[in-house]
Amino acid sequence: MRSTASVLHLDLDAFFAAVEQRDKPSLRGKPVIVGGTGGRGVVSTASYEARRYGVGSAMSGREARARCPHAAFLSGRFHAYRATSKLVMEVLRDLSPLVEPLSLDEAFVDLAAADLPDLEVATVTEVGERLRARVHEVTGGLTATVGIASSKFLAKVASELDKPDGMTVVPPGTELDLLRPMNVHVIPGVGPATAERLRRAGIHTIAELELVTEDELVRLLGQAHGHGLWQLARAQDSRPVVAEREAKSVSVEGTYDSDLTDRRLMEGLLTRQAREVGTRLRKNGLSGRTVTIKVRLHDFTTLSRSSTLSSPTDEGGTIGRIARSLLADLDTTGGVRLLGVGVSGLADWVQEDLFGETAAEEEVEVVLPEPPRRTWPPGADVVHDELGPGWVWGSGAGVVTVRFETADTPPGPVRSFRVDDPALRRFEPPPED
DNA sequence: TCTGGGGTCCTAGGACCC
DNA sequence: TCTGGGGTCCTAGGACCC
Repeated sequence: MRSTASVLHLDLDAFFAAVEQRDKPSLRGKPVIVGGTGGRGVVSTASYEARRYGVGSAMSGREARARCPHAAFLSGRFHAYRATSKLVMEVLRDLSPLVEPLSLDEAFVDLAAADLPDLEVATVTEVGERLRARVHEVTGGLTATVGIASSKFLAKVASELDKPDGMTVVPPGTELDLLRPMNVHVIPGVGPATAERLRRAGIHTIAELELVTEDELVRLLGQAHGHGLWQLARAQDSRPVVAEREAKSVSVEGTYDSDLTDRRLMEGLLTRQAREVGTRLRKNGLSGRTVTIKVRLHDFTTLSRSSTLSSPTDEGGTIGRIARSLLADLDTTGGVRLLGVGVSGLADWVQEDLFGETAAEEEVEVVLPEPPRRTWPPGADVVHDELGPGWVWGSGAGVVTVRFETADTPPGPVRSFRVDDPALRRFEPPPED
């Protein structure tokens, strides 16, 4: 906690819905709901007109429709949201070089790093109002709510107080007066599970939380969470505003309108997701060592399986091969509603760029989860594509058919390629055994 | 047909090494 | 024959955030 109110938190009001209303005048003044369009979708953002009907974020589309059937339901235009977000972040960076985006519609700004005459309450209040006006201007009419206080925690709490299109400045020294009457759920990190544990311990307000010893909170919530909450209950928060935070993982997942039971289809979907993960890794110059799949069963139980390579990869083919072998270990007979693939353990460099071709070739070797040690049919041509090793199943008219096999799931999928398809990377003689 | 998608952080147990 | 700690890495699951 600082002695000045120099941390600013900005939150764009009903951001996705507001962008839609800005771009489509016929939606202005009407309930607009972004998300919740698919069979199993949930609401991403509801405009304030829709919130009056009790529609809120994370509500199922089904329920949102029941509550507000005349709303405009939109699936979302993320390019527009990203572009608008970028404009806002530029405005924030004009104010201070130290800007920490939390999502497309939220950021912290360190006013202590800004070029201001002082950090008095009157000064930062004026800065906040000017900022809100500027955001309104550059976004073509979107409104933002701002909180300014002596820490990230208080700034964020403050920005919740006067939504939408408002601002709250917490004068230094008054933090605990503001916090004490509040419910514990205003603390970031206190969700339903933590709130319930605290409730059972008779703790509802931050004033009550403040009376609990640190040891007791750690016993109740674990080391990290307990210690963190003990501090926040005292308005102790010295977390700095950090401009550049590196990605820790990249993932793609999808929920399907009806449960999947066909393993071949699941493998195909994982393969496609893995390719997408690889593309995004390469686009950001990243590669990672741990491949994780996520499987949500029909009854919503969620499983994950992961495998760590000896060196990082950014190749969709490698990621997909591992993803499929991880899936092979799971029982999915009851049906699967969600499948996902992710890569973590990221290194922010690309191995080929650093070590050249020799290292790249070596990487292909080590990256295989296990050496191809299958018994191919006598005389078969063995090929590699992004699915891994397979053997030529048939050919003719410039097309080869390949059957892919893995040790875990024989027989594998059959796919056709044009003979000049670069996806068929190399031909190898069959192994001797 | 209740319950998205993209993330972060934490915990606990086991393997392994010194 | 029985019994150590500490540290690190990996895996699986869970809470939480927007």
